[in-house]
Amino acid sequence: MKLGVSPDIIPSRGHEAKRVSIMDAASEVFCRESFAGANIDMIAAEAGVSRQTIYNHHGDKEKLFVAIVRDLTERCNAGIFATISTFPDQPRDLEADLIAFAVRMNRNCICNRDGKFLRKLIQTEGERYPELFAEWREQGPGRTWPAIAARFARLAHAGFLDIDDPDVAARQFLALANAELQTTFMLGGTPDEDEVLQSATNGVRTFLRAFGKRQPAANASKLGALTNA
Amino acid sequence: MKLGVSPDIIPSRGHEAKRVSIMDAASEVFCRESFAGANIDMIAAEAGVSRQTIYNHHGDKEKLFVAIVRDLTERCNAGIFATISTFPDQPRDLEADLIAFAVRMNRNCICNRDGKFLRKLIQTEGERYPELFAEWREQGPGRTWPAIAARFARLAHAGFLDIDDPDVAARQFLALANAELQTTFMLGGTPDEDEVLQSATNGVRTFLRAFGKRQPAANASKLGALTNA
DNA sequence: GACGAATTGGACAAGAGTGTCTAAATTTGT
DNA sequence: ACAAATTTAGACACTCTTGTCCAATTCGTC
Repeated sequence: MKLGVSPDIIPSRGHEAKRVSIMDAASEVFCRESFAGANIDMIAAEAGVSRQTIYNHHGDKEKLFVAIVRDLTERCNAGIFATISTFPDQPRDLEADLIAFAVRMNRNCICNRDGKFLRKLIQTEGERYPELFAEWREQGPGRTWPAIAARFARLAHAGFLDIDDPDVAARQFLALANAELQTTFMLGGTPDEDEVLQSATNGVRTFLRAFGKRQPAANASKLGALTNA
Repeated sequence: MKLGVSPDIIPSRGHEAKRVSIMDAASEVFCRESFAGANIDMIAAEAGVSRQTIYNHHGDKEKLFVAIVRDLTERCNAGIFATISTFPDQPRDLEADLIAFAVRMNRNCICNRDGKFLRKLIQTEGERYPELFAEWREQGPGRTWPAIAARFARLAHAGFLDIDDPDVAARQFLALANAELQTTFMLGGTPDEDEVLQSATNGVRTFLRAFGKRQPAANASKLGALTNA
């Protein structure tokens, strides 16, 4: 029933506008209230849309929920890969560059709206939709962690780091960068820019104490420590 | 109206048995279904108790929920402090001792029933009960983290570690020990013994690469590490 | 075994939420 | 400006849940 030409992705401006408006409101409400606690009227009100329109678009509450998780997973993944592409492959100042990278990761992927919502939904409803969240696990950590590990492997190969297992190092890098934000995340809060920077700074410093090459040029004194396994 | 003597803590065996049975079932159901998704009949059935009994004991759903969070917080805290008291103040083999400590922490406080439930409830309902979970934050991380930090400070002072900020080190220690368990935790799963050991081992190794004293000359006597402060 | 307290099951009212249906109003493309 | 598609508000049936009430039963203790 399409009229031939371009209106294939965007059937109608208003229609699509409602769709995103519904998705936005629904993520918000599902996150705040949990699946069981959310109700359609709330979502409709928050989206500025009638209840019936939601049913027209998405069929029922559960389908809406699934659509939202898929959408969030996709968008978060895109953000993470975009951020990974800014990984400092040729660092000028390794510490500063890694801190900046960790901050970007946090700000753009973990603390932003999508990241916060997706995390909350996974934590809250993960057990109820095993296959849906298994999908997230494969698409999310299953693809992003190896990508980060590959960057660290390259950095190590180029002589900037001393890493045995890049996969372990990648996970630990992320864990360290977020070490100080755990409690805030637990309670669903959003750390401010300073906290993110602080945590990233402390995390990267520790990471480099563990995996950094001892200063190569100037003082060769500590190099001996590397030899004993 | 008490009958004088001992029956002050335990009014009646059956009564108290029902009480814990209700608490157990309710934690289970609240965690699995979230506050809004849980219903009293479910809890009653799982506790092997009539619905009315639950109302007799706890008044209403919300009071029951609050009682459970308080109970879990208390029990988890007790477990954490008990575990902290096993911190290796005089380590024989620093790496092995810290790994064992990290494993104990995980097994007894984070992966066990109470830890898992409390974490889930905080994540799921934290935003809805700000004052209740603020209380948790003070009683939990607010007291346990400094306690762990103090132990690390002592270890550093005794010459086993090279630590600038014990608070940061303590948080990073925990973050590293759990680095590989994050995804499992997110989805509400319980990592098995091997995964816990693996994560703790990798985490502690990295921790020691960052904060351990560089091996003194001969590795025959590690006691030598005590002298260089 | 007897007494009082606690528990039980079932009925009940009140309220809230889902999903459907309708006719009227609005928006969209042409 | 017209015709088709979409949206809207409201009513509706249905189900589920909470919290109360009560009479009958069971339990714990003496």
